Amino acid sequence: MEANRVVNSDHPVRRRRTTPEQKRADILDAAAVVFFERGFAASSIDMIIERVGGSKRAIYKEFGNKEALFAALVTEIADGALAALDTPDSKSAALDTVLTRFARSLLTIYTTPKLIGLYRAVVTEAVRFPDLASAFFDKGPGRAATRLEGILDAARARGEIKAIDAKLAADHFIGMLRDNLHLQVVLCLRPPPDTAEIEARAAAAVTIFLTGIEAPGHQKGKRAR
Amino acid sequence: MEANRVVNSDHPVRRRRTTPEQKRADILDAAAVVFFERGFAASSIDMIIERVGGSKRAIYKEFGNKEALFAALVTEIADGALAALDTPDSKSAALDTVLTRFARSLLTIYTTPKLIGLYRAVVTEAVRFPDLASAFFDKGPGRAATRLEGILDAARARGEIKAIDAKLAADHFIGMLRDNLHLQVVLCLRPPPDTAEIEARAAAAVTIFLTGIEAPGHQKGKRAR
DNA sequence: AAGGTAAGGTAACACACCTTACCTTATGAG
DNA sequence: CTCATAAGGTAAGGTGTGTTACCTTACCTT
Repeated sequence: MEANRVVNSDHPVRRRRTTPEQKRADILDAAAVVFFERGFAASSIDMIIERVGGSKRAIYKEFGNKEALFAALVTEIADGALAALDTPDSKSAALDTVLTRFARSLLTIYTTPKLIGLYRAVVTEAVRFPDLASAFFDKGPGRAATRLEGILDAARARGEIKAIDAKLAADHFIGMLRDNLHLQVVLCLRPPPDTAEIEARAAAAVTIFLTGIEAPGHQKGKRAR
Repeated sequence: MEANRVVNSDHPVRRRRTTPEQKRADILDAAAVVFFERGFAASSIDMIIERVGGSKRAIYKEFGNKEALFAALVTEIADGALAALDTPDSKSAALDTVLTRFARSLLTIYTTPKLIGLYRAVVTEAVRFPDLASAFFDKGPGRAATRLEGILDAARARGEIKAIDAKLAADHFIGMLRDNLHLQVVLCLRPPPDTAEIEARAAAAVTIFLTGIEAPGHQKGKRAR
């Protein structure tokens, strides 16, 4: 489809004043604003066109219909933003260092306005777009959980932590990071956290995760405070 | 408004074959199914009427318009379902017992189909209905956090746990309970957990919260595994 | 430079939907 | 039994929206 634009030449195609790629990106940007603020059903193609300029014809030429535009948007944002989760974290470092780094980046990504919007949109349309919901989870929280699980397994093998259900523990740790703060941002009840707050929450989560809140008499011999 | 139906008599009003209260409840039940599955914007009054029977006139007589119906639904469900969080938990019991009980009831409530639907709907319409989002948070996660904060403060005062930021810790604990499991249910990727799974996850969360995953060399003297 | 091709814009179609005016019917009072 | 009253149903108004047919315009090829 894209290739058909190149009729019979090796030259890169440069039609009109903006390239098709740029136009597509512009449309997606506008669609992000509209869809993520109002939801899929309450958004109209006209609203998006009003932002990006041009005519509806451009959208239907590029994406086909409203649902496909939404799907493309979700996929694009999910791929782009969540790719940052794939940093090849050095598993060799001490567990608390790795966890803190992991927590910091997860918190930062999750509270990005675009990701908040994506979260809202995917949650809303989980019934209508089950594939998108599945893809979103696998690329985001699912992948994060899997990676964390690997980190924990490695740490357990090294004897850094006791034997645990790594999958469950990973879920819990990620849950701590996506806690009431995240929910409040999603509900528009407070702004995203700044760097300092992210740092503080990441550190607190790591501490609780690794050492708990140190209940002296709980399940083991008492120890000094 | 309701009282006006009693014209000038002490007799209980019994007009038509169903009472207005019953009719109202029926409408709300049908509205819950439609709104929670499709979202506010994608739901139509006709779909609700199709389920509950009668005509649209009944809805407009009782609720005024679509938004008010949605608002009434959210408020009703939130009040009803989240009221269970207000059990007068005995703070005198040991912390792990209280926490486990707390975790179990929160997990049970949060994964109820109605609450999942409510969560989806509120998240979606947070921009359009900021008051509903605020009320939902205050009655649900907000209240839970506040109560847990009180429990932790009391435990700290008794010396059961070390000094911590109780508010932050409460958020983290609640986050652990509303983790990837909750998200997967919200995204229709898996069914709600049964009692056994709830029990297991509650116990795991409490253990991590109170004692961490016991990293021997973390921030304190090593101890035997 | 001319022409063919494809992108871009206009406008209309068809439909779904919220809302309400108007009519019908059931109900309790006298 | 009759009537006033209010609830219930019908259907239409008016608007917004996804989608597409048709025309215009810009660009690349030759």
